[in-house]
Amino acid sequence: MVTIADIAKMAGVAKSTVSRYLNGGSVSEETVKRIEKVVQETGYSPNKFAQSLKAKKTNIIGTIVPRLDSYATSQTLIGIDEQLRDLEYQLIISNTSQDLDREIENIYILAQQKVAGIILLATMVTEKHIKALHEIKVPILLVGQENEEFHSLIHNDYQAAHSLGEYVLSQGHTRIAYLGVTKEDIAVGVKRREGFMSAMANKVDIEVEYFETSFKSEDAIHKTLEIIKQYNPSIIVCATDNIALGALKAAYMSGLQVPKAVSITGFGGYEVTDLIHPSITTAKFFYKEAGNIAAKNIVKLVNKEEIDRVIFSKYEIIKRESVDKIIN
Amino acid sequence: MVTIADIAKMAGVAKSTVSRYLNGGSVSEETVKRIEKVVQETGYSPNKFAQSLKAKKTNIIGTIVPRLDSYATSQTLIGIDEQLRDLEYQLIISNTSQDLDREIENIYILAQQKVAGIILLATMVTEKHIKALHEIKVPILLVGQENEEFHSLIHNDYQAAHSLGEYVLSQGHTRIAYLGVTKEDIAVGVKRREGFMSAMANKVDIEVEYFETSFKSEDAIHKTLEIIKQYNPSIIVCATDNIALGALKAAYMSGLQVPKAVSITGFGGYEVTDLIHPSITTAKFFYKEAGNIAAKNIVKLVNKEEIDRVIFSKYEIIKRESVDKIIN
DNA sequence: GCGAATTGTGGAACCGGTTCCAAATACCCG
DNA sequence: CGGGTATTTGGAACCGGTTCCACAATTCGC
Repeated sequence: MVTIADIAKMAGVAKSTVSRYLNGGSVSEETVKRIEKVVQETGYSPNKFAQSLKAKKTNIIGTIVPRLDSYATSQTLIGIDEQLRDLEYQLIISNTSQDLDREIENIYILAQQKVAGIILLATMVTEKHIKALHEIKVPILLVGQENEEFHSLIHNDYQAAHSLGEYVLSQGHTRIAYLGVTKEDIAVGVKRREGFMSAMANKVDIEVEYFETSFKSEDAIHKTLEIIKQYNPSIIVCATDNIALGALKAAYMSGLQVPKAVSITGFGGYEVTDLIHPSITTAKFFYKEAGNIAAKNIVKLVNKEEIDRVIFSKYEIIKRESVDKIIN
Repeated sequence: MVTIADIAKMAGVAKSTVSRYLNGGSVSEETVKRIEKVVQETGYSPNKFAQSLKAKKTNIIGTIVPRLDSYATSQTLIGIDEQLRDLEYQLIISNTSQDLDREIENIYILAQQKVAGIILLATMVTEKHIKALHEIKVPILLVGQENEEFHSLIHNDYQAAHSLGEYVLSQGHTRIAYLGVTKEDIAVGVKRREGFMSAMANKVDIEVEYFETSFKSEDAIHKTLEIIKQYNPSIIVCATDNIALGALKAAYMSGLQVPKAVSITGFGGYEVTDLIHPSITTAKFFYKEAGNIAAKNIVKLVNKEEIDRVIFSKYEIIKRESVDKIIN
């Protein structure tokens, strides 16, 4: 491996001069030429470790994700990756397999690796998180969950769910099942539910029942089978597209046509919701764009620029085949 | 930040002694205790850059992926990640967005970062790849594609497709459309097709027609609409599950019931194929397990252990609702 | 009880960069 | 042409570890 000392010797100058050449200090034209030539010939590139050792930081952004096999995650990562590349930062991805302890652990590991900043695709922000994030003194951006002590980029779950609720009402549904998830997940479990319910408030002759399942479509299938049997709603509003997929399956298993016998909506805008039959009406989030924004913002934070504490990403209600209009 | 020199001073010993304590050299019991205490109190952890600078290598494995938003990729990554964690290696993921030049670029970048080894989820192995992979002198494991000059882990596309072909025949289909992809992708475009065709060889009264589309379900929809109109097969065998999803959609759009009017098969074993109705018959690959094996093997290569040049991962034909049995 | 082997320890050099400082050279203007 | 300012350059120190070597202290065998 060729080092800066080799280059210096070959160009007949001192290490410091080569370093200055590389980092834009004052070097005479003639010297520039000599060094340039040697660098070209040897294909020299500086040792990252030596640089980081001295600089005590890197141009790496760490992103912690709860899982890799989710549409939301991969789209967001793609967005982050794209943008960081443009900004000449490197991305490293750290997967926690939905293990909260590992999330904390990874925060420390990334800090130890002296990443310039951390993007946390959060599912929950616990006391431990707050403690860890404060301790490490690395710029942080939360994505998907809000916390007053940190900067965050959140999908506008409340508003989106509210809009979806209005749409559901506009289609004449009056017997509604809302299939949500644990309130431990603030964004998905709480905000979406509250937003949806807020659209239901003060409406007469509307009946809404709340049910709960996990994020797994398997569980959603079972729960939906129960719901259909016990409650028999005209529409099942699901807190995620994956749950909607499970609900759809359960409807078929119960011999119910969608949307004729029962309507279904999702949340997220996963690609597959448009690819299946019937295609699913959903509140689409622009994850990739959100990733772009997240990347831009973490870099701003790294550079100590000011940004808003909370930024909302966009959403759109996509109306498809899975919701029927009910004429009374 | 506390350094090894601080620890040494606080414990009243030399840096070298602390280093020996950390890396298992000979240190007296009493000294161990003193250093241990100080390390505990300060929460000291060695600077990775300084270590890597000296060692000229890291315990990082780089994985280059063509895209993040694919079931195969994310499952494989999960498997790699899991296993590397156990082996105490760090994973860094590098996304190329299906850009071959960026793949080459990333090979060099990873090498420059002195990763211990590289796992390449390959779609194509060009001359440039071979050149780059040779130049960098870092252990390499190809996943998904085979090349005689490097170690590889491949999904047994040929065998799996052959088995799927036999199954299709066993169900009595005689007018078959095979919907594949470009032969530039050796594994998916060539091996699957050849394997499937090998099962068709020398069979009488069997008609197989080859069609080609891209990896996008959008394109698969259009192509399938044409196929149905022009060729009217009893079964459409798709080279990936995503294509099968598109074909399914096209069948609905054409007013054909699946599997009554036309059967469909996929390839890959994506989770969603089981979640929709009708569920799709497919050749399932065990991507996560493959990831596990890939991780184990790259670490073996890093440690200069011998491994087979080619390793096959497992597959299974999963029979579901999308294929009808034809009684003649 | 003495020399040899063993164990423990500190000092210095090194990994490959960056940066500070002082010296050398070039440039400018009256 | 001389004095002062700018520009260019080399040398040395430093970032935070690891490792080699020499020396001191302890243990061992006979």
